[in-house]
Amino acid sequence: MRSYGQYCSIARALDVVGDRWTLLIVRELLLRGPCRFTDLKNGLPGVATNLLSTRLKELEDAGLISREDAPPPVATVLYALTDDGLALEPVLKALGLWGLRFMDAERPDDAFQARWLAYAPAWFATDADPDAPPAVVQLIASGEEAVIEIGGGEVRARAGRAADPDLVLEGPARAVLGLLTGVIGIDAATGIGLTTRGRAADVLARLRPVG
Amino acid sequence: MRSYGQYCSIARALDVVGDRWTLLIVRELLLRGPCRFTDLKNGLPGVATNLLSTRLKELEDAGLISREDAPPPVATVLYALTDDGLALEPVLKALGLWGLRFMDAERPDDAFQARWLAYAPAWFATDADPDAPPAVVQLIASGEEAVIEIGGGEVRARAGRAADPDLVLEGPARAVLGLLTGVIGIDAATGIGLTTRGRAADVLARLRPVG
DNA sequence: CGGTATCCAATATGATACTG
DNA sequence: CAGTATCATATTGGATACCG
Repeated sequence: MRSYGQYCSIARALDVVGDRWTLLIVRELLLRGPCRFTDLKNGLPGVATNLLSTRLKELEDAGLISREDAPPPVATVLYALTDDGLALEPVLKALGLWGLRFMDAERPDDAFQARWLAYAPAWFATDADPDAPPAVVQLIASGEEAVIEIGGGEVRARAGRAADPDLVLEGPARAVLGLLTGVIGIDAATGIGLTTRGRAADVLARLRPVG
Repeated sequence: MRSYGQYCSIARALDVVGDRWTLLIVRELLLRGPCRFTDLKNGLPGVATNLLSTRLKELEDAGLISREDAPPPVATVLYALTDDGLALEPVLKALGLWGLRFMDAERPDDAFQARWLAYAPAWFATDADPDAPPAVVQLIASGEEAVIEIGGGEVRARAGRAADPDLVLEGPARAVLGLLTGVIGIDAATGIGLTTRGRAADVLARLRPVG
């Protein structure tokens, strides 16, 4: 990307991460941790391999990521965020929080991944009742599965299945994510296809959307 | 910009504001308030008029800005941020804070404006001694002038001159801004050309960089 | 002042093939 | 698997001219 040529920290930041795909690559590295080229490609549906390759070089030159030779079992290169790259987390959080307002439009051919299901509640909701015992919620949205644990004032999340969840939320991504991030209420979520198994009222009352 | 086609709030946000120039247009509207096409053009050195025009239409379609007919004295269209547009302020703050790390490279042909001098201390520094009487600091960097007032726990800023400042900081933008945002110390700033008039130690001790 | 219109250059996309 | 390479096409951006 050509530089904006402005001595302003916002313009400077955009000189580095304003290119198409760049911030989404950082998102993947942030959500996955160090990972391989193919992992990144899978997490970025639609990106061309040559473009991904170019961007990774640019990010390395800018000092945002590093290439590490993985130890024997993997025996390949892992891309990882440096400290400067990790420092973008607040930017992605702010952007993602702002972007929630556009999540009501779920288009039929949108890609969707368990990882994106997981980060939303972890980043955009908190535990309003830190002293209550931890609660585990299984999320199933548009076929993708994630687990959140609410407890100690925080919400933690990961992709996958829980053995014995206190609550299961299942339905279209728009319903599950909308409910968890506070964009819509339980009635509206149910109206667009959410189903619950377990003590929904108790657990959901603890979730407080940030902002 | 073509959509990323991902049901993820970060990708959705970038679908709307990920285009080149878009966030800088929002920056200008945020720093200036409602303003005219020409004002935006002046605040965005390097932007082509057709591109600015296109972006303004896109931003209007996305609901981030509105076009208002200004009252008689001005008699033209004013562009203003809507609530959705104003809500981008945390994004720009996060991006600008992150971008400070690239401000040590000041290129000779960079554009620089008083407004960009003003927002940095206001956004990225706080008053560490809220109970002390307010202090007024005149900034002069690379020929651009701004005033900051430190008091009540906050730092406020505007472009222009102060009648009777407690301190005058003058020098290259890199020195003045670096000092105010905590990137460099007073000795380093002096070393690259900063001059001070007034009680520098007292006033600067009150400035605490955020983050 | 507030834009449109036009043209050229640069970049992105997408497909596919190829290599160690 | 982890890319690099190449090519065709589409879209975008930049510069400039122009106009009500």
